[in-house]
Amino acid sequence: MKKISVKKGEILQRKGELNSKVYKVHSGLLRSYSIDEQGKEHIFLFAPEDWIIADNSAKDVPSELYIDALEDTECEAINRDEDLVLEPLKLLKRMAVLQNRVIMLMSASAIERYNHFLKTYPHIVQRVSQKMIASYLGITPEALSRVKKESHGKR
Amino acid sequence: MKKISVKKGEILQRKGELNSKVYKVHSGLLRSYSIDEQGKEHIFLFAPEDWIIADNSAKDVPSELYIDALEDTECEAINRDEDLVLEPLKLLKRMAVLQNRVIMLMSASAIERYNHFLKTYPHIVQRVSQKMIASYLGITPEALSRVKKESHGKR
DNA sequence: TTGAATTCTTAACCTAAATCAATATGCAAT
DNA sequence: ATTGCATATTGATTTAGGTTAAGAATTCAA
Repeated sequence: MKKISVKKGEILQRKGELNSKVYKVHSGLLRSYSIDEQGKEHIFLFAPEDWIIADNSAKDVPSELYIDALEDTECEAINRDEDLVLEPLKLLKRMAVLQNRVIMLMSASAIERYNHFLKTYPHIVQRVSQKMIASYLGITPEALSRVKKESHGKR
Repeated sequence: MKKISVKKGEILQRKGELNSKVYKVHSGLLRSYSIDEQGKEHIFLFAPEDWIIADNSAKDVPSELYIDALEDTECEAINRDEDLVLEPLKLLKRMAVLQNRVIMLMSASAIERYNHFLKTYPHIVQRVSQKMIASYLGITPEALSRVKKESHGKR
C-alpha cells in the first residue's frame, strides 16, 4: 500500500504483466483499456477521484488491460488480496458497474450508451476527449459526433 | 445458506426485488437475464454446476436481473455479505469473467463472440438452444445460424 | 507565435447484422 | 399418431454504425 504519482500519459501497467495491482485514485484520472488484434483501443473503465481501477484477470494469468493516466494523478497501489479484505463494499460496487455495462452493451443504441455514460460519469465529460468517450462506448468518434448532433432537440 | 430445488422454467428471482441472494449451483443450470424497454431478453450469465450466480446491483437498489432455471436444478442460497467472506476467490473469478465479456462485447464480431462462448462454456453448448446462445452473445438467432453456417470450413 | 499534430465534424459510401417473412424441423401433450 | 408450439434455417430487405476522406478547429511544442 504505497503512494504513487503518475504524470499524464504515463503507463502504470501493461497488458501481459503478472504483478497486477489495484489502484485507488486520490486525485486525477486513470483509465484501463485493451488493444484488440486489429490494434484498436477499447477503454474498459475511467477512474476519477475515489474510484478503484484494476485488471481483473485471474492472478496466475497475464493481465488483459493497460492502465495509464489521462491527467496527472495521485494514487495508491494495493495488493489484490489486500484489496479484497480492505474494501469489500467497493468491490461489490465495481461488480455493479460492470454488470450495468454488460447490459448496456448488449441492448443499447449509440445514443443510449452516451446517455448511460453521462449518468455513470457525470463529472468526466468535460475532462476527456470525444475520442475517449467513443472508445468507452464501443463506437467510433464519427458515430458519436453524429448521434449527439441528431439528439440536440430531443434532450 | 439453505438448499433449494428448482424445476426447469421456475423463476428464482425477479427484476425489481430487493432481497437478492447469491446462488451456488450444485447440479442443473441457472441463468440470469434482463428484459429491455422493447421487451427483449438478454442473457447475462449461465451458471452450470459449481458456478455462482447473482444480481450485482447495490444492495439498496432493486435488482436488474431475473434468475431462472433452464434445467431442474439443485442449488444453495447464500446471503450476499456471507458470500463475500466465504468465497473471495470465486468472486474474483466472476469479475474476470465479466471483464472478458465486456472486452468481447466491445470488440468482437458475431463469429468471434460465438467462439468466445464455446471457450467460456465448453460443456453448455449441447444443453441450451441456439436462441439462448444468441441472446447471451447479444445477436439474433438468425445471425447466429448464418454465422455458424459460413464458418463451417474455417474452424 | 507559428507550424505541426491531434481532434472534431461532416459527407458519401459500404457492410454486418437486424428485421420481416416463409418454411421446415423438432418436441410435448394429449 | 396428431395437433399444436417453439425452434431453426433461409431468403429478401432495411438500417445503424463503420470506413474513408477532406476540411475546420483545437492543442501542443519549439
